[in-house]
Amino acid sequence: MLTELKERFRKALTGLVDEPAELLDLIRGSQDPKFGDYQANLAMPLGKRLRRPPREVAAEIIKRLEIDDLCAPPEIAGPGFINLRINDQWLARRLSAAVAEPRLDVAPVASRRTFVIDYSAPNVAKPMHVGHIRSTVIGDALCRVLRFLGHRAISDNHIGDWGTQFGMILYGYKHFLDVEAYRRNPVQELARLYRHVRRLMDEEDNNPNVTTTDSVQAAVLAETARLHAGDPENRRLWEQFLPHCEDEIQRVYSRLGVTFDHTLGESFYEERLAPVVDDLLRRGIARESDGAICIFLEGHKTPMIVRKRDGAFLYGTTDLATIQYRLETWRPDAILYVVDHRQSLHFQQLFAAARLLGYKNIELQHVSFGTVLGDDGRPFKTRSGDTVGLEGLLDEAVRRALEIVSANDDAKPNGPELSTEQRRQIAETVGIAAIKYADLSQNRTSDYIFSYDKMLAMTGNTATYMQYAYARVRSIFAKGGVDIEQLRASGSPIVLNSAAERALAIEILRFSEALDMTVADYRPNQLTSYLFDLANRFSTFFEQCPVLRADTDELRQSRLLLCDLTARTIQKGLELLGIRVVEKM
RNA sequence: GCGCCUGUAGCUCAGGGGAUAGAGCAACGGUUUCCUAAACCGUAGGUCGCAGGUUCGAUUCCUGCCAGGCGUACCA
Repeated sequence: MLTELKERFRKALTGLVDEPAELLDLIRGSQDPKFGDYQANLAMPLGKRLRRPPREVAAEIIKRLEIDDLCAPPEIAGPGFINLRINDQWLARRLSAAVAEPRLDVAPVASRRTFVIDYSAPNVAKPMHVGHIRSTVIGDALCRVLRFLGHRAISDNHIGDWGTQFGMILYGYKHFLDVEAYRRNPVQELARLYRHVRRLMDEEDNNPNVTTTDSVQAAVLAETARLHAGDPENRRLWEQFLPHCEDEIQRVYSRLGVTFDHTLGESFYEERLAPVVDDLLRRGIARESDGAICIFLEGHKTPMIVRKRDGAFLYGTTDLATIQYRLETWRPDAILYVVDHRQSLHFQQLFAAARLLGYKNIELQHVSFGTVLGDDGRPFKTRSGDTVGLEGLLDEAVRRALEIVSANDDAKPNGPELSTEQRRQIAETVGIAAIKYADLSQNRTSDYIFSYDKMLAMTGNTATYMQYAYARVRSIFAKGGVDIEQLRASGSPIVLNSAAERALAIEILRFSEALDMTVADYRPNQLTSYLFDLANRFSTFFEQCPVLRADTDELRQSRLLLCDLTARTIQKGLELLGIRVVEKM
């Protein structure tokens, strides 16, 4: 709809201005229905440029505008706003097209780009906790939306499988292994060892009497160094641990419904690190300083270190090697890093270094997000035992969902409709959705206050609300015995006689605007916000407009079509956020 | 010290050069012989951190200040 409007305005502006793109961005949805559906705010700045009164400019634009088939005659208001009201006939035609069309009237992008999306990336030696959700869920959603819009999106989970965490479990394995427990459940025992060593190291931090030479920390670093140096035993153990660690994270991913095209962790780049540093040195991009190999960057006081004095490489080195590999392998137009904002300095340096290496014509983007904070507003600490594990959080969400599902089902006027198994499945879907939505609905740049109640909320602006709207539509179809295929093929006209129907219709047709906004700044909360508006419009419609008992057959058909479009849009929108719907709830 | 981010209703947060700043939760009032009340309708609640500046117009952009967070050479 917006695209169409812009096109019309573009034509009207030719001859008046040379570069209309910026002005066309000033066409947007109206804030208030009384100003119509869309408003064009371009007459004011244009009036300034042409040194003419804005209202006069607005009048001229309207005169040039060929828009009769699309809108009611545009109105000029205030200092020069052009208010636009879409024709009901045009809306109805557009909706009918969407009925017959699997993409819901969303056109694929004209120029397809290739994205590599780097997200989730947990350290696999330790259990995932609540802090891992954001990257995972946001990255997955961006991937899905980009693909739906017609882009090529390659997801790559850059897991931490080569760092100090492995030194920790190597050390733990050699000193504190419970052989029987390891045999029974290796994943659990490795997690225990990790936590145990973590605790020992934390205790050392608070104990001034420990000397650096005999400390656990030093021993852990030594184990890590031996692994990197190719020590056969550590290597063998690492190879033995890794599959267990991957099973562990895989279990969480399958429950979350998240998948990756590739899982190329740090270890994958091991052999590329030395050549990267050599190359940097040879080309004079990096130089030795204080024993370390450094890249000094303009505007940065501290250099990016690519090789430590002791010869070890750092994650900056790995990241450079990774960029190199991705460019060679996929030739992407963009690489997105969905990573905590605390690493923004690292990415600034990394991107600057990449440019020095001559990697141009590629969008390198740190899609950063805020930190998870505790209830007290302090940063949420990930160490020690009292952190919230990711699986525990999922379980709690599902438990709460099950309570609500059951209570609601019990309270149905004609008695319960759901079996125990159905209730359980619905609770799983609704509970996980609640957690994902809590993350996705927030502007990613702000910090996140961790709160069980907020994260697990199932009333208000939540995934549950959308799922509920969807289930109500399905319920209407079930009660009415409607054959959906037949309905869609019927060619019945859509009529928009009431404000509620019209508002719903407009909202349905704005789906593609929401997707464009989501991708523009890589912000899924644009999509959640749209879906909430849509579900809201539907709820109002549901209250005010009887569907099965509509006054006429024509109206009934029309409303059924609106219901179907709403349900499909919600389903698709949620799907793009990685959230599933349920038929009943 | 320097750099990045944040400051909007009691709480949690959207929004963003344009018309009277929005939502959820909490509070208060109303709605169920009617397709799911996980809902709907309404009331109340804000000096958009403070001060300047640019502009026809600033909560939005710029500068300074205040407050908080994060980061800041060999962790990731």
